[in-house]
Amino acid sequence: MKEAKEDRLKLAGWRVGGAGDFLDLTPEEAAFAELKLALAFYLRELRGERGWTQSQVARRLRSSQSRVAKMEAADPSVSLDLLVRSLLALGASRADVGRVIVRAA
Amino acid sequence: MKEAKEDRLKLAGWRVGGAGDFLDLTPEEAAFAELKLALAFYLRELRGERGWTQSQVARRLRSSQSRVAKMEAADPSVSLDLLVRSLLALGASRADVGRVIVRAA
DNA sequence: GCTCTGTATGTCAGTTGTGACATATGCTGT
DNA sequence: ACAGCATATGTCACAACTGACATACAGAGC
Repeated sequence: MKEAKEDRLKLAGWRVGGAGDFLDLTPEEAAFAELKLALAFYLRELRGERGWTQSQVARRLRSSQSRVAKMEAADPSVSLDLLVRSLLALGASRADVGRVIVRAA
Repeated sequence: MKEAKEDRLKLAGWRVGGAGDFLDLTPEEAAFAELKLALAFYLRELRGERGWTQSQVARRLRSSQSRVAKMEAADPSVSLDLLVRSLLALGASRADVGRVIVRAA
């Protein structure tokens, strides 16, 4: 009954291996950006699995649709705290979060 | 040559399995606290391995000794962002951070 | 006892992150 | 073309975090 296959994680313009390859980032900054990006994509994936809209997720997180959109886009204005808390609130386990980080691009 | 065995991670008053067992935290809050605590301990461990003082670490992070102390204590006033950025700056890899989270208490 | 070094705790002004709102873009069905 | 829904982007008042400083505490060596 749940047709949660509709989204497919656009993958818009990510042709390169990691995040921040074409910007002059220090190794730490690059690693941090990759980490954040991986969690952002995972958030979108989780939401897709659940078949929810950004607005539904926002309600669940007591946040707003626009902030959810920014989270999934790994916008500079979203913190790791918010990202991780959101994943946990969507049902991911602490270990799930860790695994996503380990396997990040 | 490196006698980095001297610290031993006090483990002060942590007798229970996870963090926040005796406080009324929701599962997400508890998972988040555990995650943060695990990273905090890892920071202390890394610093111990390197044989550095909090002040030395602070200089390296362009922060202050007091903030480093708070990081290691998983003080509510420190963000995951700061914790993770600091670990990366101390030489931990993205995967190291992920593994620590996976294995958190 | 005192001093020195390292760590912990409290406070605060400046910076950054947050939710909310408005608005824009994109897509699907009609 | 238009309406309706989902998502994206910009802005802003308010809340949270940050580095710095002062100060307190703990232990080692004298």
